[in-house]
Amino acid sequence: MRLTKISEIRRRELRRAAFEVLQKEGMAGATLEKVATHAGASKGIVLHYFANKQELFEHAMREANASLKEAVVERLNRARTPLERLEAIIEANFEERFFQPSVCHAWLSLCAEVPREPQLARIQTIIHARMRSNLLSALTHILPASECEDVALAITSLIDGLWLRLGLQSEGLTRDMALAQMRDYLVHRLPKTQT
Amino acid sequence: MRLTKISEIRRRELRRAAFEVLQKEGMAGATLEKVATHAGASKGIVLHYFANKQELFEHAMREANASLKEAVVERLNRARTPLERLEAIIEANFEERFFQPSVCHAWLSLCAEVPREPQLARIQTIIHARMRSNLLSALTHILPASECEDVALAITSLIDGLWLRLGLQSEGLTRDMALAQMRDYLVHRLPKTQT
Amino acid sequence: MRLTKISEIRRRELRRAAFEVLQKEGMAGATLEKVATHAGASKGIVLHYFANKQELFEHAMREANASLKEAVVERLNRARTPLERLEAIIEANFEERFFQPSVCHAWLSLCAEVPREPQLARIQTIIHARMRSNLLSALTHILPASECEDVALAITSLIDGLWLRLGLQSEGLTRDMALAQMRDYLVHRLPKTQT
Amino acid sequence: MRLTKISEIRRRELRRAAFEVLQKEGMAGATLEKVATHAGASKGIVLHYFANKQELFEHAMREANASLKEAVVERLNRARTPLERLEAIIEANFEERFFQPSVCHAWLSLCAEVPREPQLARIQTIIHARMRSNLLSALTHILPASECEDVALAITSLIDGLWLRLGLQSEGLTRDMALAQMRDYLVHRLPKTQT
DNA sequence: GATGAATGAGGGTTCATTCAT
DNA sequence: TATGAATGAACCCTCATTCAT
Repeated sequence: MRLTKISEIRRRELRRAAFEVLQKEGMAGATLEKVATHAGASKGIVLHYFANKQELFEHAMREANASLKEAVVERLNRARTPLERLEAIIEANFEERFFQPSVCHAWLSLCAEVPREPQLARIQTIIHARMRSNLLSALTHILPASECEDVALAITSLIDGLWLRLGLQSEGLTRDMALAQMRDYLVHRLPKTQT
Repeated sequence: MRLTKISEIRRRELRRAAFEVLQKEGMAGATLEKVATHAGASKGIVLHYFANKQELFEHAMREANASLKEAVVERLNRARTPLERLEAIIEANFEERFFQPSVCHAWLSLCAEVPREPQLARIQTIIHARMRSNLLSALTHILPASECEDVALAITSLIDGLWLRLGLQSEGLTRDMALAQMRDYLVHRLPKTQT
Repeated sequence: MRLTKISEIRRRELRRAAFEVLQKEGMAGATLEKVATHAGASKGIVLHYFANKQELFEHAMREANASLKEAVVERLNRARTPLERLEAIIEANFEERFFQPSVCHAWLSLCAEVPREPQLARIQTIIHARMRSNLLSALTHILPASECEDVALAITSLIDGLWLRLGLQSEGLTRDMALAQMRDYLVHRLPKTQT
Repeated sequence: MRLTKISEIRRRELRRAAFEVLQKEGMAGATLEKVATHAGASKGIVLHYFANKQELFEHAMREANASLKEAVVERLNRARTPLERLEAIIEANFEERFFQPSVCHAWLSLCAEVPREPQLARIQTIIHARMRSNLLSALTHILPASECEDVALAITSLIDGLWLRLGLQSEGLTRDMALAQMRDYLVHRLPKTQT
């Protein structure tokens, strides 16, 4: 997907700058001026492309989500078995470029606004729905139908919980530990013959 | 523990008001004025008792944590077996008065500040250390030593993940579902004879 | 020196407004809002041009100093003999537009902040250094080298003391009286043939 | 003069504390709380003894003035000739305990308020009147009547100017230099036979 | 007399947002 | 398209002052 129009390039720059500023400054500290500076633009231009601050950060969240989605899709495309697809989903969620304290800080800041920003809530809903759908499409071939929903939710929650841990205590939780946790869960939860 | 001194009573009122305002307004929206009004006091008095806004919310977090701790302790005191202690810890974390979307929203707002507020980070560390210590003291009698740490982290993460889910999508995740998730995890992860 | 850029014009307006408000209100009373109103602008714009209050008043002091400097330079350019240069310096310091109680009040307010504002202290140092240098370049031709420094300091102190008197008791000290004092000093201190 | 009543002792403590806080903090920074703390008292007590902040600092100025007055009187009592009395007045004004940058800073802060505080203005008037009267009573025996007023004003202004210099540039002006300046002035201004 | 709780006004400062250029 | 001037609202915080104990 080429971004031919200059305006679309500018918008992407700003979305990314917004997300990056969020990593260090949090929502309150992420002023339009800082975002503009970070993107090498002037303050006024930000509101030229986005109606207001909340729209900017809505798009920042969308972009971060799209990035994650891409990673998942790419890995899913290479997966052959249901189990591989499960692993693809999980590993995509812990890719090194994503599973960073600073990235988690930005997500935390966005999630903290979800209760008061319907747009952000909507994005969250979409993210969760996709995750569930992806997981179910794999689990369906591994577990009895009655258990799929539960396990899908467990996997999602475990991923989220590990991410949260990374955000709250940067030191002490490595990517490998997180992945080991996920595998440990699957080993005990999925039928023995599977793993 | 009686709070005899009037100042201590006032401080508690304000801590609680702060936490409650946080539930609806988020960190940025939780104005000192709103907190004061919510506590039936004047704006000035808040800073008479707390040096500044961040100290107020630091104490609000401490209080919320103390409240959770109490619930855990109380249930632990009634537990007889290691497994009961495990369940005590888990159930305390999902007590109805705590496991509410609004409460979760407040926690989310506080957690989102952790990366930039060393005091909040410290409290988070304490919370996590206590949770781990509590879980280990029960798991030790149930699992081989080599697995305890991992399972303790999994339980913590699962709890956190379920909480996060509640915060992000209020509808669709009941307390019972959450507890069922936890039990499902234990059933599959702990030795069969235990459960 | 033309101020072509609009921002530079605005800054000058604000500097001057600051100095004028200072005359009536003193440092504590010289609110940013009053300064803005006096300049016919909004409070926000003041901090758009000056990082903070103290920077504004630092520039106000600089401007007032520049104004005095100009007056001195102009008179010095017309002076032919060393004695005339001496008189030029002195008379510039007592020009009617400067030697006003209100102007002195503003200076007093600024000077009172010098001990706690390094920037203002720096400006004071510059002012004094220039005054000394100007005086010495004239006195050198009138007095033995060993006496020049002392007399320069005496003249400076006498000028300052008379200004202070004007500021503390507006009535009772006219410009003419002040100039007479200065002349009386010179008559008695400089060699007889000079005057 | 004994201060028998406890209340009078307390008032004096507070006056002095006020003056001392003024030395470091300036008028705006000299809050009632700091003054109270400096005097080892509680905030409330300050306004128990003084109607309001300005009254407190008015009394602080009075006290500082009284202290100077005492020094002058003491030296005058030991003076035998008119010239000695002149020297007594001058030397009292440069006594080591007074001629300190910090003391000067406090005076500067008070003087900066004079234009807006009639009470302080009144004290200033009294100070000046006494100084003039003291000087005249000595000069009268040394100079022709027509010159006395002028010389008295010159001496006063020179003293004030040297004090101001001390306040604005602490380093570089010693007590000895200041006294030398005063003597230099007298040597050149008074009849030769006198000195 | 003494304390410190409580108030409320006001200040500096920050920022999203608007607008003219 | 892009800039940055300008506004105004709101916030945190400070403090003099009042009052109950």
